[in-house]
Amino acid sequence: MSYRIGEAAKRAGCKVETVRYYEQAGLLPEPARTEGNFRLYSEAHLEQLRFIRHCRSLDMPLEDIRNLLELKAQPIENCAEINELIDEQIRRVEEQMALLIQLRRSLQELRGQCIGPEVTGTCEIIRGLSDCQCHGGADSTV
Amino acid sequence: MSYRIGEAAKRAGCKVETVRYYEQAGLLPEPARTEGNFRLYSEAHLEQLRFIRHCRSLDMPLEDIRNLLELKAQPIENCAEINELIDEQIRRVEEQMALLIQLRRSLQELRGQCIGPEVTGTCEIIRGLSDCQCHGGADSTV
DNA sequence: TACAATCCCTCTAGTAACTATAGAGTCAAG
DNA sequence: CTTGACTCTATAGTTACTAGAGGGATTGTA
Repeated sequence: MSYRIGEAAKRAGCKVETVRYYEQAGLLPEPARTEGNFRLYSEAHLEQLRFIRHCRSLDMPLEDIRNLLELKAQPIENCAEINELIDEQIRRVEEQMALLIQLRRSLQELRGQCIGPEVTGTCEIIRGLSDCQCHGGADSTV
Repeated sequence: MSYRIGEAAKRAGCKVETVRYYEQAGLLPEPARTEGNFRLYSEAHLEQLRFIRHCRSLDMPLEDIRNLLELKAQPIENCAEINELIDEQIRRVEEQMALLIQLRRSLQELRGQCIGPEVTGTCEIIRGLSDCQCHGGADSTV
């Protein structure tokens, strides 16, 4: 069974361009070609493509996926390294989460400052965004 | 009081290149120049730069900051529109958070599958990443 | 068989918000 | 007068794609 790129993309749930992109990025081996120069993907290709897409759905960077694919290709898979890659991804996600929580707090605080411009003659949100000294004063130590 | 770009960047807590980038992106008006063609920033410039940096620290896209700056420049500030921009940003942040929570769950589930390769002869994490049919089966409806 | 619709090809440029580099000019201190 | 820190412009790189131009291949229909 072999598929042209459109069918392969559909089966992996991505766009045709993405498949070509993975090939160019070295994540997907170059497939055979038809006489007319169309790419012909095997089941194995398709499996690998799905593997990549699954990793991407977990937001892993392509670099990590490349590493995973290498580990996957080894006869004896090294669980320790694989776990490390997953753990690192979990760490990244949690870091992002912490950042977003902080962000939301700041935004909500800012949002709560709006009392209409009638009182102070200017929007308190704009003032909040202007006044804050957190982005360096004269003595900024960046 | 006026500052050259290095001083301005330090006071705003960003890099020199970033300041030039904002100018090129139309967020910061072109400053005066010295005879030797160095940029000379006024207090007003600096304030605006800090405003931009503060917005960025809240992860607002430059496009939104451009809008905020316009609203800010209007004599009568339109609280409704300003609020709308902030609310939209809060929505974006919350959307991202929901995504990350889902992501972490998936990753932790995957991570929990590792029982060492001795049992099944292959790493269960790799299997987990390979087997999943969520990225299109034969009957994929993408 | 002619033609149109749909697929596929390569190559290039665009996205967001910077960051980094090259190669040159400016300026103050020693 | 030279050294070093600073600045200038212009260009390319980052991530993971996406979109487009300009062409060829294949397929179905009249």
